[in-house]
Amino acid sequence: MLRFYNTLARAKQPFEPLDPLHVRMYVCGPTVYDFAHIGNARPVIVFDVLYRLLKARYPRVTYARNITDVDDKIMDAAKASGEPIEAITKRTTDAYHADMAAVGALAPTIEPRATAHIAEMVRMIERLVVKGFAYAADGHVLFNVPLFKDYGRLSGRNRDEMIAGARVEVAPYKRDPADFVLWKPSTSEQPGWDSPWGRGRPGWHIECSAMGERHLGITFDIHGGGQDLVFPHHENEIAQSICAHDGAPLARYWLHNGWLMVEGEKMSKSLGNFITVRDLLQKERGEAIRLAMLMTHYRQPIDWTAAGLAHARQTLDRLYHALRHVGDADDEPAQPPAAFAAALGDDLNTPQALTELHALAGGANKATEPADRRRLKAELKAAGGLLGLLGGDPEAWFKGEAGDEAAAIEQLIAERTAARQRRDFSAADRIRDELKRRGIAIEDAAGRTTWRRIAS
RNA sequence: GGCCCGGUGGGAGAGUGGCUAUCCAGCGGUCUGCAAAACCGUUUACGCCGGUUCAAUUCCGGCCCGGGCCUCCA
Repeated sequence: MLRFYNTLARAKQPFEPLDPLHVRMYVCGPTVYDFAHIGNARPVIVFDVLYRLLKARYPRVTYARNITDVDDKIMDAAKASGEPIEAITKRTTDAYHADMAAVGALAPTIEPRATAHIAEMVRMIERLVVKGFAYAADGHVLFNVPLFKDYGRLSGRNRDEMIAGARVEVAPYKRDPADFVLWKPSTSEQPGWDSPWGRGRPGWHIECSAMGERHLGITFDIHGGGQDLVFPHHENEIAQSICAHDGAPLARYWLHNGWLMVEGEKMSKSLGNFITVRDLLQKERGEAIRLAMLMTHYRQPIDWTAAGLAHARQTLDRLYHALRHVGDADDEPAQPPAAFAAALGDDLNTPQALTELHALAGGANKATEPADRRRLKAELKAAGGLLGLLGGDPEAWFKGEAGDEAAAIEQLIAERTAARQRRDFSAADRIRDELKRRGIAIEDAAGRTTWRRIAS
């Protein structure tokens, strides 16, 4: 039994898919105008764990994550650099794919692009106009919020509060201050598509409604995204879709990941603490970045720090060490232990699941019976796999891409072993110090000497 | 101003109406030529003030502090 915290209910609820044979999930993806930053990676990693968990429990899972490739920020970037929009979105999308793969995220089942679904969006807007929920005004098409009685239910707001708190000037063509744009006009230089309301481009929210409908159906199981999207983006998606679908719900479970801070401060370009995944991958392996993200529960705010990342790397050292310790045990199929599965199934409690992973590692380090070693090895890999961790070869984790250097290291270790055998410990220690200078730590265990790279 | 979320031991971070996770660091051991790693043991908690209760870190109320959102930032 899986349980998730549903923002719509503000409570944990048992997960019951509409169709137990086919679970459907939608997660808001990136606007492709710049490299993904570490905050962008959080929902990707969190919902990747959810995807893996669902795939383990249900025969079929369709996971859609969109690419927003039409947006004013992209237009601004093109204007600033002179690079064509298509070049920016292509390049940024490719980088996004590479970076997310590097942190261990599986590709979603479908990755719909907004520009490939303009027709679906126009049709949905037309339906909203025909049903009377939307109106054209001054080249725009707007959704008339007061006509949707449940507006504000997801975010826990009411319309009066929102108007009272509004900081932004209300456009004169709006019938109601809360109305939002479905379609807006484009100038001849701006990207645009022909529509019944003239040449224009879609508002931000409509793409998710249209692409969700197209790929997942009228009502699907899970909709995910960052907490900051609850209002207005998801609220607006709900309004559009429900009104276009005669009252049918959009998604049954709404999951939102918490915000990310950097060294205690909000991440922003002006503060100079803006961290891209790409930069991070220069000095740290993707698996450690991924684990650092999963050490905090997904709904909690996370403070992204160098110390936290180092802790994650150290934890992987421990886990891979345990795996290496039982490395010679035969492979056998296994399920993750019940306590691990229960932790993950309880609203994706990854910190609790990691506790169970540590328990398995401790067990593996102590195990002597071949049957225990086989079981612990298999369980460690099965549990790690659900988190998208420990899929690598332990030797590769410790030694990295050693190449030619490995032979030289092995040679020095052999010399040291020989020195130790003739009890020339000062020579042995000299070699150990030399290796340490080169960033290599050695460990004498069970009559064999192994080595690993240490942080330089 | 409105709405929402959070404040747990030296650090990270779960969780629970009583039996006080886990990891890192520290301290003491075992092992080792010495280390390292591993293993064993161990010290330090639940923002403040009230209330409910036999019992509250956990429930309720108030306060303080931090963070987020308020029309296109994951």
